Amino acid sequence: MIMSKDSYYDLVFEITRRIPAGRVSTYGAIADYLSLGSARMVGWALNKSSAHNIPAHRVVNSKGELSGRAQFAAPDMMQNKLEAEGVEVKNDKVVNLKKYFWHPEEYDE
DNA sequence: ACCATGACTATAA
DNA sequence: CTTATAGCCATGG
Repeated sequence: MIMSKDSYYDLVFEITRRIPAGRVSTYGAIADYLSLGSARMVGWALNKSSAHNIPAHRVVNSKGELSGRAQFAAPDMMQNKLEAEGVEVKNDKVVNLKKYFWHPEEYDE
């Protein structure tokens, strides 16, 4: 059976793909933008993103903490990728989140 | 339908 | 810092 009705998974993946390297967004911002009603949905969707090609490491929680780091292949992969893109991470959280924060409305390409 | 769980958020103590 | 409470809601047993 094919239930290919637009699932929110695809929407979350789509938005996450738009986050520019060197920038980060939050579960709450994405959930709000997509009117998902709950940031948990974003986290749940990203959890299933491993099979896709999604820069899920650019999504952090409202405090800038790397709450999803444990779900990657390596516990330090999330931080490594962010730092490689120029995002300063300290003690499992983004330093100066406001500076790197990206909102879906900023989509510009 | 009920219950537990979770890459969430906010507030309070 | 930690716990607790409350709201949130898809998913799986």
